[in-house]
Amino acid sequence: MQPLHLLARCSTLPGMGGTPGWRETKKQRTRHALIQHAVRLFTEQGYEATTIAEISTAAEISPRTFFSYFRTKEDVLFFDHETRMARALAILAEPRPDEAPARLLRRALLDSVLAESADNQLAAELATTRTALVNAEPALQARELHLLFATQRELAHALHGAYPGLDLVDAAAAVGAMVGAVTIAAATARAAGDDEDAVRAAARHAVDLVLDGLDTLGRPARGRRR
Amino acid sequence: MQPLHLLARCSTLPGMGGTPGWRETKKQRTRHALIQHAVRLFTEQGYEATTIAEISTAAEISPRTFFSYFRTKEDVLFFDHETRMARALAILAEPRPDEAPARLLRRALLDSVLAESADNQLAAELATTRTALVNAEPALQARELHLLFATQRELAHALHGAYPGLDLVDAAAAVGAMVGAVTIAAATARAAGDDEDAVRAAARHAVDLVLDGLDTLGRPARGRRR
DNA sequence: TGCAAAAATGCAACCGCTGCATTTACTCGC
DNA sequence: GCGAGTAAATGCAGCGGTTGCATTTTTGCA
Repeated sequence: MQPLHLLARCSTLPGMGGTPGWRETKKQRTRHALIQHAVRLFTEQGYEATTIAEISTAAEISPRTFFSYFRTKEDVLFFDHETRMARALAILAEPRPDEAPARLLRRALLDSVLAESADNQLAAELATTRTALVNAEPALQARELHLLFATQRELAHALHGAYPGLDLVDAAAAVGAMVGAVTIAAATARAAGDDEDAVRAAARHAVDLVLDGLDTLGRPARGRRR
Repeated sequence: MQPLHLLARCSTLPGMGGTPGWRETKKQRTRHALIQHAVRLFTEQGYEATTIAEISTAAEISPRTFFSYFRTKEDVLFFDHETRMARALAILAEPRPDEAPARLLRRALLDSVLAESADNQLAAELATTRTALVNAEPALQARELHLLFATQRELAHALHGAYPGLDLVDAAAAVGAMVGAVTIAAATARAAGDDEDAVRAAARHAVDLVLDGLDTLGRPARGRRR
């Protein structure tokens, strides 16, 4: 059997000669169960203390089968990563008329990273829980940062694709700057005890800071937004 | 025995009632040997294919003792992380008169991250080799990104300490922006086939881009530096 | 030289992860 | 409805990183 994580959710789409019906819904069901039981066990007894065997038996599958759904134990928590990245890439693919690169980038970030995932019910439910877990566990943090890194390289290419006149490395620098600012600002705000609303505000503020240029930092600041 | 990586290099400093002489030099010797043999084996036969047993026997110690020198197999390659971070923090601790926050930050980054480690001979020798290894191995990339993340939070606090009027979260955003821009720009340049000099140039350019503000990207650009 | 602390070692075990072979479940054409 | 073929689930055995514990060796110092 070739692992499911390669097929992703292609098979849920109608059309395309793949096997439609019952098989897929069952797969989605167990996938769903794996995620929920994993998150529950992680929060109950800690990430490291929870074994794959426990998660699997809770979801009523064999431990071996776990690895048909997720490549690693960490990946269970990042199930919606591809979806979110796809949304950001989609936004980058359609710049508005006369929209400057940095503005498009800002819009893509705010819409995908910061927006509540209204369509994905599962992601919305587990959002805060997952944030807490990732923050607490170094291994999960490292995994998230690595995913984010790969994402940024893709975003850079997408931005370069939308503005062919924009140098690829410049696009990469822009993406890195904005994502980096948001990431560290949010983490710092969170560590300072801010609630999630304040964290989001800090992230938005960080984006605008990068747009204006850091040189404006120590100074009276010309027309700061919001 | 309490693990050595907690004591770090404190014991090499003179003074402080610790045991001075022969013991420490021997420890440094084996540590050195571990690093060099690890890098050699990694490049010869790949990171994953190299076992801790191989590294240990090459350095003439027991496999068990490896973990007294490094917490994980990955950490062997990041032996100079603390040194470099310390240098950046030291620079941030001493701003020049009338130096704006972003300028100090720029100086700290260029001096610590981009500067050749002239003092540390071992690090200079292995720099390029290590870069190649980290780029090739996802696990190493993740570890490096995590170290970098933790570093940025410390840098943010240092910057805030140097400019008490500067909001901590703003400082964090600034650090994240610059480090993020440098990281992704350098990675992209490297992936495009640039040599190390071009990569460094791209990194410096990224820093200046962030200083000016990303809003200047699509435009004719007022007075770009260098 | 002898003693106490530090370091190195050996041993056993846990767990994440993988490859391979086998069995079970499903889909589709007839 | 049934049989063939494919996808999925499973069992098993093993590797390797990592840790805790007990033991032995080495080192610094009185």
